[in-house]
Amino acid sequence: VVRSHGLRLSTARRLVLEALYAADGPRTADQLAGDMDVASVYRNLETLEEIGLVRHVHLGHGPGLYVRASEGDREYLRCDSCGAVTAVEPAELEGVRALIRDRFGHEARFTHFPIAGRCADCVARASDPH
Amino acid sequence: VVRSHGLRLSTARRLVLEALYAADGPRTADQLAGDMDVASVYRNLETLEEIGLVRHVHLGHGPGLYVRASEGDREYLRCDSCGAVTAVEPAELEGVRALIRDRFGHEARFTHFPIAGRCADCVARASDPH
DNA sequence: ATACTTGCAAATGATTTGCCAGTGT
DNA sequence: ACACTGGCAAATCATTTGCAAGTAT
Repeated sequence: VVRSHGLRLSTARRLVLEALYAADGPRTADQLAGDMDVASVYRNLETLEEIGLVRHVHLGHGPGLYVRASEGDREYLRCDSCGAVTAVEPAELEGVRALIRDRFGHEARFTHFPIAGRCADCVARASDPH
Repeated sequence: VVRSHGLRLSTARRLVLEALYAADGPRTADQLAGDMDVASVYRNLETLEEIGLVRHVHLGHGPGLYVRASEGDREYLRCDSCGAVTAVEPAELEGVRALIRDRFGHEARFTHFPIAGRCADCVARASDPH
């Protein structure tokens, strides 16, 4: 899957990939680094992103988060108040996508930037009598 | 509007505000700086954001973009292919918001992160016979 | 006069790049 | 062997912070 692009399956590369596939969610380059140099991690993530094995998301103001590209391009909802992140299958947003497509001709993707806003809990909390 | 928070209407502060209100769209801190120090610009933008006169958006991988908060909280659609940005009135996304609210209880806001994806032109271009 | 503000320089955090030694194939 | 890679240090970009001098009120 990797050598098909003239690339080597080096130790560092394998480690990054393994860490990413072992993770249950988005990870920062730092978290994936372990003992190896972050520069190498960034370099590898970039390479792996180019050959389509990895992608990254921006969920807030912090560092970028990396996820494996396989297993479906999950999309994200993020609460600006509590920071909670919900990952959903693309199918669950088909209706939303269709509405945006009809209205603006725009094919929406919430894989790179999340649907920001307030989650149910925080909305409730805000409108409750304190 | 400004002194009501114990703040002074200093020259720099006024200049930032003027530049922002003269602009027809989002601007980076650098662009707003003119001859003054960027640090001061960032400081002022932060202050102005706190008192609700300014807000900022992240439309891509570059620096943050600042806009005046008044005149409605416009929301953004952004094409990942050509970078085109479309600002729309919140009302235009009411249907989308309602759908997301019903499905996830999440009150969506596209004022800070845009609706990313592909604009109509780029979608057409991509599916056209080359 | 006093507290808020500024410019300037240095610090921080995230990510990138140059360079040369190391290693897959 | 040769080209792809890794570590390490330094560079870059965006943004923040410390500090002493400047200024609105």
